Amino acid sequence: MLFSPNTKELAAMDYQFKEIEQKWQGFWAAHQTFKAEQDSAKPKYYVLDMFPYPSGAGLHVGHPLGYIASDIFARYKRLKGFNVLHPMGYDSFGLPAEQYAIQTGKHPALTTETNINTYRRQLDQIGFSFDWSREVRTSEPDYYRWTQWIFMQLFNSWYNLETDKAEPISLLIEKISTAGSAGLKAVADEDILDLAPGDWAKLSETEQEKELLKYRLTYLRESTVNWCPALGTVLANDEVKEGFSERGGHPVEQKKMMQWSMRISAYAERLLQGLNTIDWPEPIKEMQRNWIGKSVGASVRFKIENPPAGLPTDQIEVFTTRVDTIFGVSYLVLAPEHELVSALTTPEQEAAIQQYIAQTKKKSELDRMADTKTVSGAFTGTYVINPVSGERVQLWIADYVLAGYGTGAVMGVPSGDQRDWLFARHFNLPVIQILDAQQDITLQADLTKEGKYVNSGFINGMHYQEATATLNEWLEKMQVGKAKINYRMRDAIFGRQRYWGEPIPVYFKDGLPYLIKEDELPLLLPDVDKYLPTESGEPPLGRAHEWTYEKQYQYELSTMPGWAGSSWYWYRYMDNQNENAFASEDAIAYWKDVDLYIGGAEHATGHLLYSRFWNKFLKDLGHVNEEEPFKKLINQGMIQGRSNFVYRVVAEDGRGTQTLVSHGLKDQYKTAALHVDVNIVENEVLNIAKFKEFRPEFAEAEFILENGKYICGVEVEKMSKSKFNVVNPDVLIAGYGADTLRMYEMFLGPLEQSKPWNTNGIEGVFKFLRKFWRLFHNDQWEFSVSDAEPTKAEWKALHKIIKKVQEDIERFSFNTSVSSFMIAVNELTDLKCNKKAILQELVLVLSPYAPHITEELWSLLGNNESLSGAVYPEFKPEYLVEDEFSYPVSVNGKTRTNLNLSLALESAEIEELVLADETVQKYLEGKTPKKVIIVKGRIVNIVI
RNA sequence: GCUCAGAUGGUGGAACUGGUAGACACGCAGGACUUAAAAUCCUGUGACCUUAAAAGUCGUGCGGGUUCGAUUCCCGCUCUGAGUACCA
Repeated sequence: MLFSPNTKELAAMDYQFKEIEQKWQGFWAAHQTFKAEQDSAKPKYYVLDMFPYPSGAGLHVGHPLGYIASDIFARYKRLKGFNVLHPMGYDSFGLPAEQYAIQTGKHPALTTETNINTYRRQLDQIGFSFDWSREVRTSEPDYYRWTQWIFMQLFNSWYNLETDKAEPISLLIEKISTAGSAGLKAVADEDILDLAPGDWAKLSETEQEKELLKYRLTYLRESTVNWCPALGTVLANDEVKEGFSERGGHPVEQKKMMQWSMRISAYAERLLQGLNTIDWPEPIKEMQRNWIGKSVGASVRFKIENPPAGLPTDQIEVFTTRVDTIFGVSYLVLAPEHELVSALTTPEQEAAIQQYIAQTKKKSELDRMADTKTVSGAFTGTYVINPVSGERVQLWIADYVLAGYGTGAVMGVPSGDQRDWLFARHFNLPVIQILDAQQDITLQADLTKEGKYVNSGFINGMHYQEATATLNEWLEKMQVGKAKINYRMRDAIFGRQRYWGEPIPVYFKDGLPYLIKEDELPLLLPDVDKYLPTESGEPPLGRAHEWTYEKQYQYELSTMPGWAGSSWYWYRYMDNQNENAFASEDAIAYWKDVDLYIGGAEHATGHLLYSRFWNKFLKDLGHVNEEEPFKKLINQGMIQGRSNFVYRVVAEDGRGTQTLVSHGLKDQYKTAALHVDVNIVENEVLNIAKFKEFRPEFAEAEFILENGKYICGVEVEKMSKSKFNVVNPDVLIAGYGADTLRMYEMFLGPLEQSKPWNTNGIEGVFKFLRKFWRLFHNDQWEFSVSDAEPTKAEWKALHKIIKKVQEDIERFSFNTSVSSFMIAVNELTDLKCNKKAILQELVLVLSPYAPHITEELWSLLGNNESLSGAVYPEFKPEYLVEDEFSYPVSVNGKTRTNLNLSLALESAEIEELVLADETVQKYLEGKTPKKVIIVKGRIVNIVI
């Protein structure tokens, strides 16, 4: 693209965006125009952007989209009299800086600093109204000491189901030591000890610590984790997409490891319920609901027939959402990884089971997902007893049962579940009808809940509701099961075997973790000689020289994951200099929560869930006041890349030639598509001279043109350097200025919609701003406005836009405002309006979108203060009142003519006038209309 | 498979509670200015059919419905994008 409005000529007279933008950016910085102070005289409004990870590539044109929208909103809210908090910072711990450090030996802190400086320069150029005095960086010790502090609070807390909140662990100790563990309602590991009152004191310190870990909200436990060998670290579930790491796309495998976890599952129900109280996009809420995955059902225990001696239990517990189908159970299945599998395998079945397990292990996660059709499994040789019927059924293992969900065991009801049906068919297990309404169960399962139960013992004849309630009651009474709610969401793995993250403020004594003291925070990230694991396979922190607590205890060597620092950062902005707390009580009480949060939908099940979790936890402990951190959330759409291609003619032998053919003619040749830099293509027309510079090997190439032009092909892809489709905001700002870029990004379409970036059309916005500038200037480009009283038409144009922009911003429809500005300026230009009374208000209305040009004009209009302290013009409906309206008159729903009629007319009078109209007469053809519909001020429809 | 979002000119999109579909902008075509080009300004621009002009027909992914009137509401389908995936 050739972004070169002829600046040489403009410099003498026209709208000089470069000078204006530099001037006002300097002014805002020097006067701290956007510094937010706690001020209870005004209502607060907190506008937050998802802070960026400062990558080495800098900003491309897609990144600022959300920032521009939130900035417009923030500036608008200031004009509307709100005390606005609009901060920015950096999520500056992360993998890329560390990967770069591994390659170059350069400390990630240095790389990060450089990258942040680039980001800051780019952000400043766009003219954002951020309060930079509140900047935070998650990798700075004065920030991460509080991330560590929150970790310590989590370690020192447990979840009390009785009060339904987190409480200090000291309260738990008190309860256990006085009342024992019997009546305790706590979220905890499965294997907690049964402690009688008084038992606690008899435990050794080590035993006590071990026991407490089973309750702590952050805990160390051997668990199955997503291990990514290429990255050398474990990953949380939300960081794994389809068996590969989200960052880098490396394969991920399951591995058992001692790991730090966060007991987020304790908050599952509150996280689910809270969704009903917040104004978020429905898809994001839906994704969180699915992630939490609540299912209401029952757990049932099946007795093992002739259990071998030495088992910890003689029962197998299953979870089911259809307890009503329990009389239809014809087998039980365990996950191949289930801990009881080897003990319950009979000698005769040993070989078959071993072989099946081996075969399952070989299948990768991906194979297992892709192949859901093949039925597989193996019989253990053991039988279990159905508690409701006393019938014995076979116990199988199969990989369709997942170890990680529920109890890792399911009951097979072939008539009521298609998967179970396929399994039963394949292995010749019985299919039992349970409802009289079930159809064709010899062909497939029937999931119906309709009808009455048959073959179902004491629930025979009942309907679904009654049967379920009866069974739950019965199971509970017989102590073989109970109604149960299950959540899919697992606890979040919290440790990462990496260098560039927050150190976990923990040391080990006798193999057990202990917190360092609060006043020892921050625990600084130590220097290491290399950013790689040690020879013995420990994380990079294992290389730190003499890094021990009190010179004897080994520190924890893993660091916190990327989401740690971002799970509370919005509170730090409230009071970022505070050395005594993560933010003062005053600041938290004043700013409360985020009123508007704008960011990408890719954080739906990561950041946005973890942040809600930490927020709820901090509230439980009384550190913050709100149950939900982000009242309203908007997802800006992704900006995709738009790649251009040239087509190289390929010779018979497959070798590329020195001939390039235009897109429209390429089908006549055998061609290969080559990416071409989008910056040398304008409206799909290739700039051939620049192309020859860009690809010197084609300097002598022949170009087959159509209509004298070389037309490029187009495809939508990810924006990336390798595809030559990256558009850098710096280039656009140099060519058109930040105000044009801001408005063009908004003009592209609805904020929430994903779309490919296409610079075609930016000229239109630039022309608009020049036209706007011209309203204030005479033919000699001298500033010239008049004090004359505006005409009715001028007032109307102004108040239309006052109303429109107000409505648009409040419903986040920024693209429509830009069009409306164009209409307003076109109208005022036609009216040759240069009245100060009109233009001064128009400046204010436009200022959130184009802050630089409007500050300049505001000051030329004689104002000494920045317009950000001004007040948004008041909309006066009387200026829009019309006394005439041009009624569209349709006959049988088709518009045939327009009639100018007074709005004072009543329906009957309108009807009379309309029917008398010549054109209408023509369509009536002398007939009397069946019906005449008149909507006053809208439309007339005549039905013949 | 399931869940969600979407489909409107050559292009991005507008039409807010059912009321003149295509605002605004890009592109394209023609014209003015210019030695010429760029820039700027003016005019036209959904498709079809005709025309000197007017008029007409069709038209918001496809098929149906409700309504005086549907891009908008309802039912069924197709396609595209996102998320999720043996969740018991």
